[in-house]
Amino acid sequence: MGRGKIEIKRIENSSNRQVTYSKRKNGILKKAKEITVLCDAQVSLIIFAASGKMHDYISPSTTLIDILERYHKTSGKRLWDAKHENLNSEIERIKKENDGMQIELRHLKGEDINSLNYKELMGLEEALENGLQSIREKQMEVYRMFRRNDKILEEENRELNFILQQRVAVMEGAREMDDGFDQGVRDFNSQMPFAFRVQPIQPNLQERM
Amino acid sequence: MGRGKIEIKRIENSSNRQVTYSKRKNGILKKAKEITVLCDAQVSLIIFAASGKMHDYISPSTTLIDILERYHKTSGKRLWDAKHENLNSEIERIKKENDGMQIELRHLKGEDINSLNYKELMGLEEALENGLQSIREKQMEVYRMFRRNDKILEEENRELNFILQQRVAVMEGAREMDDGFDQGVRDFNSQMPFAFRVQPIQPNLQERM
DNA sequence: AACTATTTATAATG
DNA sequence: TCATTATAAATAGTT
Repeated sequence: MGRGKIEIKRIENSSNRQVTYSKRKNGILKKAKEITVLCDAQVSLIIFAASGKMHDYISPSTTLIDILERYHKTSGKRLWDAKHENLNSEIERIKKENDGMQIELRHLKGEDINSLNYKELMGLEEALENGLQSIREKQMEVYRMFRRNDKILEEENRELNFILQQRVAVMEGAREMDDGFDQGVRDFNSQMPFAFRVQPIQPNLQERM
Repeated sequence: MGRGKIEIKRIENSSNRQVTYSKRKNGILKKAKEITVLCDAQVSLIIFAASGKMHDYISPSTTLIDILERYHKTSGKRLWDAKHENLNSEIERIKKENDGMQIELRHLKGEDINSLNYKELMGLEEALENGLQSIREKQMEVYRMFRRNDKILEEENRELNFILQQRVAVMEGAREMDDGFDQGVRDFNSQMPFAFRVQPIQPNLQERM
């Protein structure tokens, strides 16, 4: 249907091919619409040009999903089902893992242990004892950290008290000839060695409490 | 394109409609094949007749799945994604649950506890102690069951020995006039009270060991 | 993008 | 349902 008959084979001339694509694409879309209306058919037509451009027509009485569902039922061919099944089996797998852990957790908490035999009970006991030991070691460690920190703070306190007393003594002596207390306090920090200034030591410690 | 022009509207005559469907279906399928070959296009065409009969054409250089994937990317329209997203979010949910339990398990086993604060350590300790107590109570229970069973068995043994001795004595006395030992042994069970016959007591017990 | 000669599709008919 | 055919529609090549 044109000035000359053409063979149905790839059109080598690129621009001819593109023009023909455009014309025929319109033609086929029109046909799809027509058969939909004329014959109560339901059509899903998706066309990709070599360029990647897409055109589609879905009969308005339906949806692509619906057509695909029917396609799937009718043809028996799998479409998205492969993915679907993968996800489902993954869910199964994880759920099993989950159940296993849940049971283990319960057992460790001493629940649902009626079905366990003596050997299993012994294993559990050992696991619990090990856990308890680790926990207590950790607690000990934290406790020691506290104590160490306390000591350091006490030491600091002592030093600060000492320096403060010194300052007070100096100020008492200087009160008669100077303009008072304020100046002295303002200078307090700048004259103190850095290590003794009041600031949190091991600042992360309290976050763990 | 026919003997007469027709309006594009539903063909009311059912058999005409069916005939037209058949003809146009063939026409559109042919067109789809042609554009595929002529223009390097990729076509997915699915047609459902009102009767439910399906016809389809997918360009041989591709698959329906591939086309749908590209359709999805290009159009942004969701297809099967809704279902997939549900499954995916379920997977996410379960995985999170999983991770939480995994951490709890590790903690109970005394692993990865560096990040815990003192309060959490105390909580863990308590949980472990409770678990340990339950386990030990259970062990005790099993132990008592053993002992009880042992006692019963011992008692039985004693009874059996007693009866056996009696039998032996009777047989010794009867040896002269009777035809021997065999008969006596064969009667052994039938003459013994049911409660003392040799059979497993608390038959489930050994399954638990 | 429009035109048109020609092919192709198909509506009506047998 | 099938084949035929007159005609509408599509489109290849052209401008």
